[in-house]
Amino acid sequence: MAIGSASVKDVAALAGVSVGTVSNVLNRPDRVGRETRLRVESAISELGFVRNEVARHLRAGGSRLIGFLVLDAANPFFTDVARGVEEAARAAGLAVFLCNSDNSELREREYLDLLLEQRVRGVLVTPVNLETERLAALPRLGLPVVLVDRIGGADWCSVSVDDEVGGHLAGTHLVESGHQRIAFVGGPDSLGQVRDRLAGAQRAIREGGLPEDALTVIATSALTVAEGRRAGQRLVGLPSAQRPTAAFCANDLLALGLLQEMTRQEVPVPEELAIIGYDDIEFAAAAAVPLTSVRQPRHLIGRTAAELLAEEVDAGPEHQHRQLQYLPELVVRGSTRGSRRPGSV
Amino acid sequence: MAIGSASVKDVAALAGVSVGTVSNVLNRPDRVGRETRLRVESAISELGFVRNEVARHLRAGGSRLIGFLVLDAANPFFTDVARGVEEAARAAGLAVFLCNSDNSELREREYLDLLLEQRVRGVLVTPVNLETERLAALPRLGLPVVLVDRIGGADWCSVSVDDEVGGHLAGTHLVESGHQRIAFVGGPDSLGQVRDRLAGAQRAIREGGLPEDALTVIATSALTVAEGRRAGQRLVGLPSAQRPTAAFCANDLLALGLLQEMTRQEVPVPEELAIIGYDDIEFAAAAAVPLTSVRQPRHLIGRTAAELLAEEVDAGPEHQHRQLQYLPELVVRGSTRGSRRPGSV
DNA sequence: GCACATTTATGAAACGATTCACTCGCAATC
DNA sequence: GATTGCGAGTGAATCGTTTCATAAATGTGC
Repeated sequence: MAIGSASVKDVAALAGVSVGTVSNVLNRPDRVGRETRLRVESAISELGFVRNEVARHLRAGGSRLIGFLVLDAANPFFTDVARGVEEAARAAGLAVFLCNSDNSELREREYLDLLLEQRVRGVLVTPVNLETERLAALPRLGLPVVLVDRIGGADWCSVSVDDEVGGHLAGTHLVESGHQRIAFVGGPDSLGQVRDRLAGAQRAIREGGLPEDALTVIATSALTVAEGRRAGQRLVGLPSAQRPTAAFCANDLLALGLLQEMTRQEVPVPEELAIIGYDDIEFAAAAAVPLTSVRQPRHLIGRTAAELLAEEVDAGPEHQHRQLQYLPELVVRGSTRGSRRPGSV
Repeated sequence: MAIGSASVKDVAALAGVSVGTVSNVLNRPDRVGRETRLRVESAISELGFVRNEVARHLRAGGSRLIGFLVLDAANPFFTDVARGVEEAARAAGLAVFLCNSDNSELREREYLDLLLEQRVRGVLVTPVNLETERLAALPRLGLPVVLVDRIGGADWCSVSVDDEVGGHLAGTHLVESGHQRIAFVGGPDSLGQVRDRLAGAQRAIREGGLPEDALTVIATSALTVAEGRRAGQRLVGLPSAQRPTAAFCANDLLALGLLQEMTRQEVPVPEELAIIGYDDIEFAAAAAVPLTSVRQPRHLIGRTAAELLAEEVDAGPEHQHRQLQYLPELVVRGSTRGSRRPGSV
């Protein structure tokens, strides 16, 4: 039996009523006589009728579906954001489909096209690249969009965390702990987050009176555990006079990979290398050496983003775009504690 | 400008052709004259026309969309499975929407309804409960379904890993390491996996000649890090004469939570408590004490499941249901090494 | 110059639902 | 008894697209 083998027409025939009446039973049961309604309802269950939402929304206009396109569904940061999104979306009567661009511009484009063609009601997106034509097209086509963990300017709703401040927190912490040679591990720098976190760290270095070249950038091709391990190998390969005594990683996955590699190479953390991550994912606290990290209000980011989208969906054209920004927070743990100045926080 | 403000009709009008021709340009460009095609194409881009897939599939029948309904999108096990799913689905020309039931039967039902109403082409699902009416309805309505990480009998396609064998591997490892009091941490036992892993461990205990009550079950309400911490508190609360010397956790999240709590309470692992997890997620190896775990071929599970679904989608009614099962593998690390019999593997 | 095939374009029907202007009884009102 | 009002149900139009039978224009071979 094929799906949709039963349509309103079949139901109407079996119940001996018109299609209009079946539709009324479905959508305004109060306008139908008790007798008739029961007859229609039993016909529905007898035929296993399932309303075809596709056809319904063709006629009735927009659905209550939104898409959430994330950069990396395997990153606990995004899964926590997604939880917040789901929660707020449900409250607003929206259902969420999660899509994973996996850092690929191609897949991002494909998913955006798909969501557009499916006529979802709105899109939450953490774009790989803010400058793509495809992304810019969405608001022009009238599709509500909220940027998550990104800022796109006054023409976009966005919910983000101030990454420059986060980078500054991390950098200051390391400078104040007495480190003179610091590595920044992160990339690709097409990612705005990576650039901003680096900029914040650089500012901290300047403010701490260290020379610009106190900061070595170790570029990675992605924000993953595997790339973190690779960065670790490069770090260990440096002559020890040049080797940084602390590393600020653009996210916790990198930091965990780096930490793993240090353990493998028997470089003690934090004594020989202090490590600081970003995001404060749940696993950071449980790492071999508990990870110092910059915490972001992940759940809140998701909730707020979904609420903004719901607002935009319901307000229509008179909606005013808003840019919300939260502040990050430093969480100090063993991976930096007492690395240079024993006893300091 | 509302979405879909431009329809084929508008394009046709602007290009001075009929709607049929526009449709031909879209679907069979070779049947259209060069001249006309160019005119239509420029009208399309001028109006920012986006084909309405909803309407298209109403007429043309089935889409190429599938849904993947997971138990817990925040569990790295599932995100790795999802990666495999995506990869194979893409290869088969299918797009995947990820849905998260978050262990809730209610949300599972809502998402299944949603997927059904959206007329997706097939569904991959890790059900909260195999016995629900809603799940049973899907094949009856002709919707291809593949169970992931579950077995549903001969009427279902499924891809799973033998959990009983996995539990047995873990149990045997602990028994052979000389442990006499073992805790099983897991739940709720409505989850088939939890039951099977426990059963495997129990068999290992019997085979090892230990009494049945050598195994204490510490029930949890979910397979999360937080629940693992809670289980740890209960474990520490036991009088030390009764306290197990090893814990087998139904997944790695529980194990990581348990490990965290042991560290906090200063119970040395593995000396006072050996811990073994399940899934071998990426973070297991990076834990404070690297975690012994039962590895499942996560990526392969996802790939195979999507391939089975694609086959079912394309074969139609003459499709034969198949049940595939992989074997798990024990990965021994520090969290159990040398706990009772120093030096043993 | 004729018959015939080929290429190109047309326009109406169909997909499955909703919506809306109507009709049909029937009771209440004056 | 005529009029009004109301609740219940009808059926055609509609959403945006594809498909298909058909028509018109063009090319080919003799």
